[in-house]
Amino acid sequence: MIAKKQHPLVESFVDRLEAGGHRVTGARWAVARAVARQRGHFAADALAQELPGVGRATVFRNIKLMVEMGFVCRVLLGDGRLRYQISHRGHHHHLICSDCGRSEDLLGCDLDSILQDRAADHDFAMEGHWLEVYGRCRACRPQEAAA
Amino acid sequence: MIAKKQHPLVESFVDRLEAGGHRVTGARWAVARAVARQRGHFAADALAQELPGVGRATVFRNIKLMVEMGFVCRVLLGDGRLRYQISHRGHHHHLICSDCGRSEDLLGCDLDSILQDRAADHDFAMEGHWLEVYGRCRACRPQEAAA
DNA sequence: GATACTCGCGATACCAAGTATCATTATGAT
DNA sequence: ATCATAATGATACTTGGTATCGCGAGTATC
Repeated sequence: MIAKKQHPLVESFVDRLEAGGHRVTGARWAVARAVARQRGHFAADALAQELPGVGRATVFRNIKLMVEMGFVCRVLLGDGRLRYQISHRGHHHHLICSDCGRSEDLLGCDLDSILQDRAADHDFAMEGHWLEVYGRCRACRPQEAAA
Repeated sequence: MIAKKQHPLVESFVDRLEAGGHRVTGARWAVARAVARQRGHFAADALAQELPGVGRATVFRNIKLMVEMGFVCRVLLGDGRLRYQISHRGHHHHLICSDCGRSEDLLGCDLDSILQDRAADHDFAMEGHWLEVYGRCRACRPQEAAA
């Protein structure tokens, strides 16, 4: 155990590790703390570079673990690249600015029943969906001409 | 020009090439015909392997061209892999069976206004969205117990 | 049909993101 | 303190795609 008060994300991750019978290692503290430091989305490789003391493979392994545990989610950028991002638990989507790349969570998805019906029309039993919304945030928009 | 009657996809692609001042080359015929042969989604590399006479880079270049022209679209599989697929023109989504991987087009997207509103709540001007729906097709579903 | 201009091709090398392998080490249970 | 083994780090590999560049094939012009 490390002394100082940690970011809540780090603490919950460690709790989940202990609860799940995973070992709490130095590398895991380091990765969790690095993830907690991120603002917005980040690439796994970039995170690895922030952690010269931790092997690249280990960074990838632990990000994957955090994705599986729901602490981190994947974000699909407009150009098709995949990034990671601290996740609100539960189902949600992202609003991604196509200019500055900033991404915001879109909580409370109400598409499920709509899509369920559409899927049923095709004789599919819907199990889930993935949605990313692209747009331009206030800061990246030329001041719209008011009336 | 090649003699035989071609698949409509191939013909429209060639038309668009000519219209856009692109050259109509042997490699482009080959790629277009190979794409037209595909059922469901396919990987660019797999297509390249079907075309030993055509360079890998050329296959990728021409798939990209067909994506830009709207003849082919990208499909995001449940596990995060990207595939290509013959596209219905215009905005649409996919219904992907998480069991057999089969994908069907979901035409007529009516989410735009909903999402536009949700984005506006976050002070974003929505420009587009990407949606994939995952489920289980009739064939991959254990016969549901009728009442 | 011959000429020339240049786009597109193929080979190759490269890149980015992620996974497999495996000997070594540190963790947590006893 | 000991021990079994999960996790690590180094490295090689894989997958999917892009950049480079000399060469050859398309197309327009004569």
